[in-house]
Amino acid sequence: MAQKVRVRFAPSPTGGLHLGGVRTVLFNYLFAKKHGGDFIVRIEDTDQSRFVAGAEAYIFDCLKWCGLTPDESVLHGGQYAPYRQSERKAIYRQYAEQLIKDGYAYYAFDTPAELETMRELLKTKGSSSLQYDHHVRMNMNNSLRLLPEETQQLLDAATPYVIRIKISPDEFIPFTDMIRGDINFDTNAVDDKVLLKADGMPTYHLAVVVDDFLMKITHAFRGEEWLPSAPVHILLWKYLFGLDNMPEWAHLPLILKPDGNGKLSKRDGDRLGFPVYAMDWTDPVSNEITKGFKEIGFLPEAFINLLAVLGWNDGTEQEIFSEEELIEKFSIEKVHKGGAKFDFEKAKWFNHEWIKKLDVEHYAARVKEIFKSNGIAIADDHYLNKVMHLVKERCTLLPDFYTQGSFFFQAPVTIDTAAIKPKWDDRKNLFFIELVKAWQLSTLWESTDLELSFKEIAAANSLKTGELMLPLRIMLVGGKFGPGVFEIAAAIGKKATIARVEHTLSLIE
RNA sequence: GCCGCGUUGGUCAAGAGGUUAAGACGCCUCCCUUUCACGGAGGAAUCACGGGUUCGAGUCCCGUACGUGGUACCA
Repeated sequence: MAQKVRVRFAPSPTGGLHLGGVRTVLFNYLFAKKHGGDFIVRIEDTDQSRFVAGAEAYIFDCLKWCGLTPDESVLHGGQYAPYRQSERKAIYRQYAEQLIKDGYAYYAFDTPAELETMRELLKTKGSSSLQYDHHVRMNMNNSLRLLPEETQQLLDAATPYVIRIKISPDEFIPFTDMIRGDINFDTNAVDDKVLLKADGMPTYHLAVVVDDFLMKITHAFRGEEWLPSAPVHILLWKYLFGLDNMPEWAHLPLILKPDGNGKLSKRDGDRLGFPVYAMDWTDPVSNEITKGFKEIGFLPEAFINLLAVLGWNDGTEQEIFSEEELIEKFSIEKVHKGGAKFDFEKAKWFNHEWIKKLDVEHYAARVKEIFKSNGIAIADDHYLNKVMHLVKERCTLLPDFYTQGSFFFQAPVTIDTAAIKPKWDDRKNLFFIELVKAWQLSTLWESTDLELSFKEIAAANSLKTGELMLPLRIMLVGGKFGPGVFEIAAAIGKKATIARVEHTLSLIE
């Protein structure tokens, strides 16, 4: 690659940032970083009717959380600013006019009602296509059919118009996709797409080509849903800037619903009980909150990891990748062609793996917040670190630190005495009374000391330790879970241990 | 309807003409642990179908089916 690699993610600020969107960012980012290139974020806000307040800032928040920092964007600046298409409005018109001058585009004055009539007519005629194309354009109200003076008159009278690309029939548009190989499109199937809208804004088709050229984009990655309109973009490149300057294309596979069919959508997440957006998204109109991966307790490392391997695989058995490893190993050619169904169970497994190896110091603050929201204020950071080490391998989501570790900070609220009672008897009761006495006097409070004295007393009473450990556990943690009992006793200390044993003893009486 | 793209266990997937068709998630059994988890061992389960090409096809070609995307003055 002779030129410096430059890629872009070009979202529309219309709502929450979807899994698929983040993956598109990720693949762009990985490719750029691998090749020492730049990653640009361009805001494609050309549809004013779909603009949603706050969506743009939200997108950048998500990127920040994921650790995918743009080199250039509305937020990060750059020499190709502005990076918001609405602010580039004036730029696009000249290219549209240029196309008209060169005979590749034309003015169209058709009203929405007229377009509707055309489609109705096509439908009744049983036409296979309802498109505005070479079959119908000479029957429409446009500068191709009108006399030049008539067109000028309409223009002078400020008649609303759009500019459409003029697609010639019977041509083939070949191009190479980095993932899919050679693809050939028949122009007979492509319509005269609107390039410039009546409000003066460009459509995606014009804007993407113009901006990719102006911003010197070398590789353009986007979702597979764009494949059918690729010939329009290629034609635009040919007419405007030359095919030699066109970026290389890669159309990414879709992320599909886990069940049923179709693209994964926010609604599927709501329905099936898992997030689809990277972070919580609050709809500014309805105030409805849609849960995000961040908030339910995913680690960004895990989120990135699971997205990377959804539609990509390095050919080895490795599944856990750090961002550095992904940058090193990623290759666009190994991205799959087919869509992948999203599996939340596997997503959780990735998070579990990352939590097992998480840096306790780094996540202490977040975990502290989780405890706090559950009514436990943690003052001792050192103790928290210890607890996190003890329980992290049994946490799948960050809030599990609370469910798995709350008893380290406060006595269990509910105690599963039902699990003890059936096998309870006086001998066991006596054992625990004796144990409390012994521990009361003990000056040593390491888990090994506790285990030793526990076993000695059990042996002295001819009781099996196994039958006593479960009751002890339940006294200390409230249920049948958690790390080793003696480690727990050692951690919570003499006072709490004895208090909890005595409390449960009184409950069983 | 038309056009495009796709199709290896339930899911993610390795596989680039010759393999006993990897691995992971999930599920099941067992071991470890008298908790839960981790870890370990094992198990059930797959090349959509039909034709070719070839000595030989999951791999190449052609159909069919199915899926998916597009078919907007949305991106």
